[in-house]
Amino acid sequence: MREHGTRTLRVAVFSPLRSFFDYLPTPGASSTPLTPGCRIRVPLGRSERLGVVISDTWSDDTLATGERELKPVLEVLDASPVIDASLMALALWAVQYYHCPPGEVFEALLPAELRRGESPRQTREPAWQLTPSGAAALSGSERLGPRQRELLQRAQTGVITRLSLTELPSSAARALREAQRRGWLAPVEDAPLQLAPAVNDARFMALNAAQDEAFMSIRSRLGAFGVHLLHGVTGSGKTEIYLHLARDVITKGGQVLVLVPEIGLTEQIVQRFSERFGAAVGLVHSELSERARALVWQRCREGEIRILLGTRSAVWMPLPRLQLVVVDEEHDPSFKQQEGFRYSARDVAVMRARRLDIPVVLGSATPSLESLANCERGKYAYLPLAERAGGASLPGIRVLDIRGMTLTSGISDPLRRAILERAERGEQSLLFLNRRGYAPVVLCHTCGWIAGCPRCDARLVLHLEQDRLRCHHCGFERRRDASFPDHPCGRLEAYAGVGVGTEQLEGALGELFPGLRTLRIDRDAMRHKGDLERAFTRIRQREVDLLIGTQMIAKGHDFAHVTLVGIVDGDSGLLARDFRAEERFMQTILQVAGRAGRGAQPGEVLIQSHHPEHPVFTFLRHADYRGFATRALAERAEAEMPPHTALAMLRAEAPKREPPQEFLRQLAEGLRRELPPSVFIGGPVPALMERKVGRYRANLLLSCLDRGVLAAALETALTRIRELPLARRVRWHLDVDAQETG
DNA sequence: AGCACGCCGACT
DNA sequence: GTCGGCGTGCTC
Repeated sequence: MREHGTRTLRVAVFSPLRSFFDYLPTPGASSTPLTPGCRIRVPLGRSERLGVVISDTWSDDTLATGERELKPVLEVLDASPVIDASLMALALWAVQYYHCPPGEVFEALLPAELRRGESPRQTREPAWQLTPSGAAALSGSERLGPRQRELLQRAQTGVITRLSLTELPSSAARALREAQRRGWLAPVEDAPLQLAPAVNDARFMALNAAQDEAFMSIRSRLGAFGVHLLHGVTGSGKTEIYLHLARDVITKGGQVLVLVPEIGLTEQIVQRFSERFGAAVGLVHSELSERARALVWQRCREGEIRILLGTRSAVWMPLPRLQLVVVDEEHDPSFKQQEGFRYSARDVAVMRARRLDIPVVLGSATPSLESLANCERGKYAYLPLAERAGGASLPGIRVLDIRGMTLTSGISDPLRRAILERAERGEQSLLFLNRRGYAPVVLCHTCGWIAGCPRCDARLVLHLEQDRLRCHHCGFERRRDASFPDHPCGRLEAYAGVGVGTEQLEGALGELFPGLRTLRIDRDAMRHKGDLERAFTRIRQREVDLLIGTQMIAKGHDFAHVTLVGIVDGDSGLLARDFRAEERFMQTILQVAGRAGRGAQPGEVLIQSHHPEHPVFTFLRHADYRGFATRALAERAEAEMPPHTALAMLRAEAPKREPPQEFLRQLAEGLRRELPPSVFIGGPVPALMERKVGRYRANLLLSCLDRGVLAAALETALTRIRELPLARRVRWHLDVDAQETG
C-alpha cells in the first residue's frame, strides 16, 4: 500500500444528492483504511449526515474536488461493514444504471434502525437449554407445576427461545425466569445456528415429466449464472419446481431468494414453503414493522434464514451464501418501484445472480415481453410447461359478441345462462370486472354536469355502500349528496350513476339469480385484515355460488370448483392508453382465466366484447400467449419501443400547468441539439392524467436502441438539468425502464 | 432535500 | 426601526 499522497474516503451520503462525496479520514484515526460498507458520520454543508464508505484509498491528487480542502469524517460507526462486498457492487451498479442518488440506493439496503445510525442489535434470540438438574427434575425427583413441566419438556427437544413461547399463555415468561432461578434451564451463550435445516421430505410431491425436465435442466446448471424462464400455464406446478430446487440448494448449504409480487398469493406460497422448510424460511413484505424487518435482515446476514421469501425490497437483503434466485410472476408490475428509487426488483435480481455467478429462475404463465425477447436472443433459457399438473385441463376461451345484445347490469343473456347452468350443477362461477364502486361516472340528470375530482383530471366514482363519491387517484371523497361549486343547476336529487362497477354488479346479480349466494372481492369489500383469507375459505368450502371480483382475485389462489369465468368488460383493455396496455390486458385475462377448471371439471371462460374481431382475441381463444407475444414484439420493434429499445422517462410536476412543460421544453431543445440522432426525444407532452392530487404533470421520453448510448444521454440530460434555473421550480425525476409512458 | 444568505412588506 | 416572505445557491 502506498503511503504518500492523500488518503481519501469516497462516501455515499444519505441525501438526495446525485453524487458521491469525498472526505479525509478523522484526524488522529488509525491509518488502516476503512473497509467499504462501514457507516460513518460526515459533515455536509452546515449539517451532518450519515453515509456508507465506498472506498478508502491513497490518491496522488491532493484535492479530489475543485480547490477546496476536503473535510474530515466525524465518526466511524462500524468496526465491520454492514454491507458486504457483493451487495456493495450491486448497489454501485444500480447507482449507475438508474442514475439515482447513491445515498438513496444505500438507504434501501439497510433497515431503518441502521439508516438512523443505531448499531446492529444482537438479534440472535436469547435461548435456554435444559441443565442436568433440570433433566433430573423432569424425570420425577422434584414436584413440578404444570407450567414448569411443559417448559422443561419443551427444552428436552431443543433450545427454548422467547419466540417459541409466544403461543403459550403470558405466564410462560415467568415460568422461564423461575426455571432459570432454580437452575433447571441455563442460557445458551451462542445458540448454534441450524446449519442443516429440517426438510420435511414427506411433503414433497413427485414431479411430472414436464416439471422434472425443467427441474433437471435448472439443477444441472446450479453453480453458474443463467436465466431460466419458466413459462408455465396457470396450474402447471411452477411452485413445486421452486420447492424442489430450494431443497437441493439448502441441503448443500446455500441460501435461496424467492421474490413474489405485492399481493395476495403470498399466503399460499408462504405456506407451501413453511410446511416443507419450517424455520429456515424468512419473510419480508411491506406490512412488516421496522423492528421485524431489522430482525429478518440480521437473520439473513447470519445465514439462519436459508430461504427468503419476499416482495420487491427483499432483493437487497444480505444473503452471504445465496445460490439461487427465483422471481415468481416475473411479469408483475409490482416488481417495479414507482417512487423514489425506481428500480425493477426483477432486473436487479438478474444482475445480482449474474454477479454471483448463480442461476435465476423467472416464472410466469404470462412472461413479460422483455423476458421472451431475451429468450429469442438466446440470452435466457426457455422452459415451457404446457400442461396443468395433476391432469386438469386448460379452460376453453370463448368471446361473446355482445354488439346489439340487451345487457342486464352489464350481463348478456348467454353469460347469464352459463352462470345458471353452473349453479344447477353445483359449480361456482367467477365474474371479473376491474372497476370498483357502484358506478364509475356520476352525472346530473337535469343539466348533464359530471362529478369530477377537484384535484385530479378524473371522475368521481359512486360508492353506494359508503354513501360517498370518491376519487380513486387521490383519496378525495364527499357525501353522495354533497354540493359542488362547479355544478351549474345545483340540483342534488338528480344525481345519476352511469356505468357498472363491482358493487352494482353484485346487487344486480342478486336479483338476476335469486337463489345464488354471491360474494364480492375487491378492495372495498376486503378492507380488513383477514377478510380475504375468510373469503377464500368460504369459496373453498362452497358456501358461495357466484364470485364478483377485481384484480384481487386474478392471482395465485386455486378455486377447485370454479368452472366458469366471465369477463364482464372485455373492451376496457383494448382502448389502449399506453404501449403496455394490451400486454397487461392479455396477462390479466389469462391470469383470471387460470382460476377456472383447476379441479376435476373442465373450465370455460366467456369474454364479453364489442370488438370480438380484435386480434388479441384470436390469441386468447387459443390461449396462445407465445403467438400474442411474437406479434406484440414485432409491433414494439416497428414502433421502436421496449424491449426493442431502451427507454427512460423524465417526469416533471408542479402546482401550475406551465412550469413542468416549459422546463422539459427547454431541456428537450438543448438535448435535441446536443445528443446523437440515435437518441429519440419524445415530447414533452402532458401526462395521461395531467393533473393529479393538485399537481400538473408532463413527460419527456428518451429512447435508444443502444442502452449505453441512452445511459450517456441521460447523464448529459442530468447535467443540463443542473444548469436550468427552472429545474428548481418544479419537482422532477428520472424513471429508467419506465413501465408506462403516460 | 435542508439550510443559509439576501433583499422587500406589515408589525412593535 | 425589526420579523419574515420565499428566490437561489451550495453541500466533498
